[in-house]
Amino acid sequence: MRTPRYKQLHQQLKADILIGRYEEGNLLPSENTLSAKHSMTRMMVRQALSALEQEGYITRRQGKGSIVCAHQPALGLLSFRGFSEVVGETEHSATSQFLSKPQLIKWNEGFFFDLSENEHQAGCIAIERLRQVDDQPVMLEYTYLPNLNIPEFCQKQWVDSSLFRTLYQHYQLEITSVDQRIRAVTAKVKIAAQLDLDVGTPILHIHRKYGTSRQGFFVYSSLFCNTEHYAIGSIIR
Amino acid sequence: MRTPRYKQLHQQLKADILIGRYEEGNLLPSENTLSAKHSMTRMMVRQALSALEQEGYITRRQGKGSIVCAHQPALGLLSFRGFSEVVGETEHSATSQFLSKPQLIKWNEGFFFDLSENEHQAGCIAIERLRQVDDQPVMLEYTYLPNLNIPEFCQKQWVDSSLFRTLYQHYQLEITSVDQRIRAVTAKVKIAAQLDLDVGTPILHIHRKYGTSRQGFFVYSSLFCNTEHYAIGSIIR
DNA sequence: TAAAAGAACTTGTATATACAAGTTCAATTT
DNA sequence: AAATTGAACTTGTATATACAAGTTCTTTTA
Repeated sequence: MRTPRYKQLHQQLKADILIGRYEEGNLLPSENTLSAKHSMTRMMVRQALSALEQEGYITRRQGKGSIVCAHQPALGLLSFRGFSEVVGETEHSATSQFLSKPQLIKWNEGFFFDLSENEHQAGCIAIERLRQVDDQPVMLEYTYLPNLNIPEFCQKQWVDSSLFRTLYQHYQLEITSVDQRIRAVTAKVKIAAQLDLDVGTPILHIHRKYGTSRQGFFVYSSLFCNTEHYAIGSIIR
Repeated sequence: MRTPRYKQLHQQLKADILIGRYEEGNLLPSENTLSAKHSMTRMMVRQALSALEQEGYITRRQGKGSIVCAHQPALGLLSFRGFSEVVGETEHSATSQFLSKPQLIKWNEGFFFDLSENEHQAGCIAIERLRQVDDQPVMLEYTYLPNLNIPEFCQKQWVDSSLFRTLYQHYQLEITSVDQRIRAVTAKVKIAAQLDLDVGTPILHIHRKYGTSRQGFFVYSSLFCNTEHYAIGSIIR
């Protein structure tokens, strides 16, 4: 037996949700239906559903069924909200553009997180992105990933302008944890220019280290955020 | 049947871990042992253990057993790290003092999160704390909780100077989620004085809404952090 | 017509059992 | 003495079954 059947079902259901086969708000097939269709016990189906629930893909209601959730990005990090309407549900148009295409470089000396020998030798793929909300630049993001077992990453087509979705699509890499450090600093000349701010404006500086489903593979980010009009929001469960 | 037996076991094991009955790094009794001792199926024991694992109290290893983890605070939020040694494990002495004892007041007009009718009527318990690292003030924290079913809170003895541990001890309230907004702002006169900073220094301003194990009960915080020497760190799993 | 009861579904809790697979350590073999 | 084997433990995967409890909709009753 290679991978357990309930894990297969879990993966399949997750994939189905992600491609929209089951729309959010709708019900998944009932446990009995799934158990019959895949000829496995209801207990095993429940194990698969529990995993989905834990990951936030579904919620379950006794007597009702398993309801597909609005899928939140990986860990609920990194969402923008207008500060004036802190709890408002107003949607903003968010776009993202490359300042430079992903390219293979050497790791910077004195990188902001410690690197393993493996990572250091592999070299670094650097990505510079500028994120805009309502056509205003609000976030400058430098992302670095080790060139380890992600063949031809720089040539790959990006999925939804999302690094994480791209990594999942092409390499089945999922983000499983985040370790971050947040500071308030003043915008220096270069950053201020990119974010269209006066030099000296207070901005957020965030260092992030993302853990993934692949042991020892991490993604690193350095973010500069203008929070004059939009706060950085995150929901953690 | 009031509360399911596996949930009872789950709560009991959790309590045992928290009071140190099972030390971190040690093994829990095996599933068969627990199943015999509590006369329930191994499957039910496994449900209890799965919940513990999900909450981060134990990890499980096939063939080995269930290992008690070093218990991380609720959601891994809010830890300080010296910025110069971003990944360093150096410990800092953290202390916390009240600027004013918890007191019952009216909710502020234009509170930073929307309040339910219930919360608004109940009134607000306000807490002002100043947190110091290595005897330097680094964080000013205003906490507000509705005076809902937490009788005599203002008279209660605090546990480990921790609001959350206090709420758990006296009312079995656990923090289950956090919704936060982070901005970089400049220190105004009053805040600057409290944090021993020059007016205009960039600081973090964080609004938080904590969800709890009790439906509809939330804790609100407004934080001002000096991040010149210590960054706000968080690990999310 | 409106309320109550019931049938048919859903997920939740629970028992009993079996074997697979990883870990540990003692007993046996080389 | 060192390596191998094997027994006895651990957690992981799996089946089959039963009833409790919540939801929904239809049927019956008042």
